[in-house]
Amino acid sequence: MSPRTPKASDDAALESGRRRATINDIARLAGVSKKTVSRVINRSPSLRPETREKIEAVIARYGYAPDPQARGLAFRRSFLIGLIYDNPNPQYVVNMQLGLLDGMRGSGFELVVHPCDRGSTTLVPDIRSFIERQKLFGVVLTPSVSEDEGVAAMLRETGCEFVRVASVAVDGPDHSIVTQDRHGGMLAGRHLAELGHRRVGFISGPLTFRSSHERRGGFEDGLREHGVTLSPEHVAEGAYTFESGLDGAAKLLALPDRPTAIFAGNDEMAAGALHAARHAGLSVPGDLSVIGFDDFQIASRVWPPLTTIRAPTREIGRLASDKLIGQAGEDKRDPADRLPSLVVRESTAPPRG
Amino acid sequence: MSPRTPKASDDAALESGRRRATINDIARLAGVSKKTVSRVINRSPSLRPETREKIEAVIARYGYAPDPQARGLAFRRSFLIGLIYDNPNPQYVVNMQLGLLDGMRGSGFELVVHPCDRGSTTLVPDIRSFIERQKLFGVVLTPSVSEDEGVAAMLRETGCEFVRVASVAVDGPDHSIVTQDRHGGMLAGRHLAELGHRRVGFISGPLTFRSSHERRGGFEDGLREHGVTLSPEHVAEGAYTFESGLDGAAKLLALPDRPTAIFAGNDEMAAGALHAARHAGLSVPGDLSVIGFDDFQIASRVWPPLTTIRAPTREIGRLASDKLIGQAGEDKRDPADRLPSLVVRESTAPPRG
DNA sequence: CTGAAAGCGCTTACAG
DNA sequence: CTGAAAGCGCTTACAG
Repeated sequence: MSPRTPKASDDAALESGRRRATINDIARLAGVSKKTVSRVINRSPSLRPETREKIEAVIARYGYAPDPQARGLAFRRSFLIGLIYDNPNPQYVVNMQLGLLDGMRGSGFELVVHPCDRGSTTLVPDIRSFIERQKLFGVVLTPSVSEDEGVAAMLRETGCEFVRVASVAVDGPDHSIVTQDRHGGMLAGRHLAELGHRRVGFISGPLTFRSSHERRGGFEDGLREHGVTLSPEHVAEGAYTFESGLDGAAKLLALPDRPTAIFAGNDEMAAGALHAARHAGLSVPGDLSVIGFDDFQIASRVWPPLTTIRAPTREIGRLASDKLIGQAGEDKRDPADRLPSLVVRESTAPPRG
Repeated sequence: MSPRTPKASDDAALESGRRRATINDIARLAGVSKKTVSRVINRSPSLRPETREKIEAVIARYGYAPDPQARGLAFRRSFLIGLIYDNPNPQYVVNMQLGLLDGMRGSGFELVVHPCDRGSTTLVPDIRSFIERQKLFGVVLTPSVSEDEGVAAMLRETGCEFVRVASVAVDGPDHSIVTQDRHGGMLAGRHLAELGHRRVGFISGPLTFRSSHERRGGFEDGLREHGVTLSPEHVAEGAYTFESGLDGAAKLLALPDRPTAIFAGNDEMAAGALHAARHAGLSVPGDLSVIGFDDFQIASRVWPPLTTIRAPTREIGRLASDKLIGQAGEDKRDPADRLPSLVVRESTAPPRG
């Protein structure tokens, strides 16, 4: 049971870095029990300052880092955070990953990615087995799988920490991060109304996504500030895809009283709307203004560069991991960083005449 | 040392799924030692068929899955695969992740993402500590960090498995996956030459990326087939970014003998070239043909939709994880799937007149 | 404030 | 072909 007696060669291997130090090495070298070393690793308050300092010196000297696997086995919980997503947009996924990683840096946690298909009949058991097998410390869910109540119910059972990112509060404050899409929609409505547009169109995301409703609701709020209303005939249902944006815009542009401006629920659909305008022989922004949502790379690559609403996905990701592993510290960031904001480029202008 | 004696309540918890089975449960329930259960987990050949079947039945009945953390601790190696990348393009990263995950499905391995900065002075020690702390089973490196010989040397020291994805063989066959960018470049050159272009331009990626040279080399090969040569004045050095594509194309288009077609080293730069053409008052493909490389989403979103070379990144990712964890099986996929291919859209046409 | 014992769930020698 | 012992590197009770 007791670790084998250290040989002189062991210490040489340690010194040279050929062997990584373990808790037993540190305990022996510091002249304490491993339990005491464990106490400094876990920041136990009950420790004499001198004892702590002595041990910390040895730890620093040998560059000791506790083995997450061994710790996890004893804790019955790993130091892994899972990102569970079904959003197919690569830029969203990468921004979210970067934000999560920002918040995890230096924490000893690692990020494990897990795409899923919300339409799968085995969605809940698949996610459950991922969590239980890896004994995940916590998971972050993004739309739309974050809106799934079946998944949420299972999460509560497992005891795994979780944060659901969504456009509205889908859970209590400990378990949800709200992206305030409604605010973004409002900015879009206000922008178009301020330019003087009175007849505006909207291309929504899928109605099964909360964000579709939030963005539309906010849009109508922004228009209403200026006495403009969104007519139901000027609303097309899209699917957050390029093709659905193209089709939706084509439909709206074929109307006798076609809109002079279109708010597309995301940049992909706005890019589709640009193509539809071209097919209809309309110039943007001369004949038609187009505004998107996300401010992904595509927004500045299309022609004309898109006016859009910037969604601070990376900041949201950072917030999510802060909430999960709680190394937020005193939060010195500007709360405005977490709000969508308007980015004006060249696809919007006052209506002709 | 011996596990505590099982109580009746334990088995009830097991049956109901409230408690996960361990190797001790399976051993007890199957009437064998845990070592024998371990043998079936690890597919040891020396086992009586009846013994194996009996144990497999118990495993199936209780849905037993070995704890990767405990296995990892005993093996001194985790079941995690790291993706180490510095490519800033989100679509590349996500496609690579999806491909790696394709190859890992059902293997029990998980994917841990690790973006890095090749310019950092602590690049090598950072990656080393990531690998050693997590005792990674293996890592996949993508360009350009995959081309770093300092990182590669460190990898050899650690004993961690690794695969370097690059446009040329940067390592032995066990450690490298070649993306054949030269072939893709050739397809671009051949396509433009076949359309009848004789005066063509090239915007390269950064000269520190191997792919920049491969794509150019292949391009010249493809042109040469048809007796066309690439004049050095018609080459601009870019950086794989939109802005560098815009600048590079603007420079080429300002030439007295401006090219009638431009091959941009990737889609981002090709999108920039499209903007440059617009600024110069040239229509695409009427006055100028443009061809890109990658076939990311952006290629079909810009106007006109880009003719480009499709890089099979997801397939390459799958190949990489197959190589790493070797569950390739007999490889029934078409080898052509791993080769770049030409995707003709609307940005290329014969030169005017 | 500190430690000796037992245990987390597996595998590696070593036997037989 | 199968198993009892020791160990991987940590933590959780429980003492004192």
